[in-house]
Amino acid sequence: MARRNYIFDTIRESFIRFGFEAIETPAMENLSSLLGKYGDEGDKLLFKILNSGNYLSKIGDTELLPENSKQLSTLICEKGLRYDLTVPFARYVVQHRNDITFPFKRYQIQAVWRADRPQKGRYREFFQCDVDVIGSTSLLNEVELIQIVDDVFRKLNISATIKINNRKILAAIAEKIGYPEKLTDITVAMDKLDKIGLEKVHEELLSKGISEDSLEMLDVFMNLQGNSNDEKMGCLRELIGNSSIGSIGMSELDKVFSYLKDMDIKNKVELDLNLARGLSYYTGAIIEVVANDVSIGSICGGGRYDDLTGIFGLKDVSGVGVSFGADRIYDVLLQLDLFPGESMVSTQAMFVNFGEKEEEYCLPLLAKLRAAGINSEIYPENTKMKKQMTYANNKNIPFVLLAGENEIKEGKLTVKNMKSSEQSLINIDEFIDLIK
RNA sequence: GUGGUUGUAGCUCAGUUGGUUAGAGCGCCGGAUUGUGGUUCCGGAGGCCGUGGGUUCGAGACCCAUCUUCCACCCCA
Repeated sequence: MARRNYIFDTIRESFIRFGFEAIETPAMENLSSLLGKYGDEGDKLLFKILNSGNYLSKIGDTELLPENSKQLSTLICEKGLRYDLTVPFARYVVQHRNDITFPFKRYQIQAVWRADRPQKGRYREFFQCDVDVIGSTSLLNEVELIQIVDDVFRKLNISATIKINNRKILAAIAEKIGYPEKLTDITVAMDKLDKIGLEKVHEELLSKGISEDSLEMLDVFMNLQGNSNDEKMGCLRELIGNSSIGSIGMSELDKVFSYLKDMDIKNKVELDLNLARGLSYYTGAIIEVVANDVSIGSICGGGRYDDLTGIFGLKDVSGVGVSFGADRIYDVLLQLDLFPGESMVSTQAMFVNFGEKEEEYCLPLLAKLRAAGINSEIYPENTKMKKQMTYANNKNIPFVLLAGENEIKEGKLTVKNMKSSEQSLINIDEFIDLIK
């Protein structure tokens, strides 16, 4: 828990530093709010919650047939567990539209659930840490999000690559090769290039009905991998510069890159034309972050969605955001042994309990320590010292304070440094000075 | 959703072709040390062998079901 909090605290600190405020939403949403937002596969991965009461009272025999199971689930389940934080956020924004001043900058750190088979880096329940700006089309927001990503991973000591791309450019590419309506198939296949190789990507696209000639054109884009961002942009200008949607996408990217040039970004920012991301609601920038030293998929991802709130009845509100996968970040930190030792230390000093008289002497001193901002405690039972010392040792408490008959007589304390085993007789103020 | 895998003490794991009372290391508790932990020595507790059924004279081992763990695919981020 201390380690999880280390991640949450680090991320939260950055969010707040950039002017975002916290919200939370309920774990469950109306299923109708969730369904259809994540594609067919996404719908399958939604946890559904059985209605209360006699949920079968209005169900007829035909609905109960095995082949009708899909429709049945929507009849007997009205609610589901949230699949991500973005869609509930969109619902929240629409619902509170009159109380929110736009642009609205919010962050949200909560669990999400997916009815997937768990495996490495994939969990049924995991925490996402979302930051979004909604109600602003400015590319300044994209730039800020990249700064936040850089800030977080810098603080966590994770070396990361921030991949960015733009849906508009992908759309222009699909248009250029003659299949604008197959944008999703094309991008999903391109996204697998690193994993399955060029040939398999070709196979997949051929099976989706893309012609050989078009594949050749697509190869030109896929082969840009490995070039610098400037080189990629140059090629894009030549290849899709005359496409209207393409040129918009390129000017967006240009602007983001030019802002970033003057920022002190430590992690590598790379234009990755093969980056697609599955969620269908993205319309502009897309961002994904991978850890350079651990292969566990993306540890952070996001993008711009021009009309997410539209489905909830609020048109023309653009948003952009990213989501940090706390559990995957946990895995990365664990694997690279990057959790700082201090994140495990909570209590700084412990009073040994010698009995009632001594308790009375210690309690005011303990209060004084706490008032001075020192995390401290007294062992609650008057048991053997060995047990109390073992407790302090296992809890990694750096200082143990002993106040028995002799110390009380002198108004002092014996302070034991658990690391060095050194002891000294001092008063409480001296101890406060020592520890600060 | 498809294919595979795992489950034995608090933890990590042994456990022979099916054969008496299921083991080890670590941890825990107690003692050596009555006001001194982390090292050492001695002793001790702790098990529905995931669950339910079956085969067998006999099951931790075999079979079926179910749950669980982990892995790959699909997919997702």
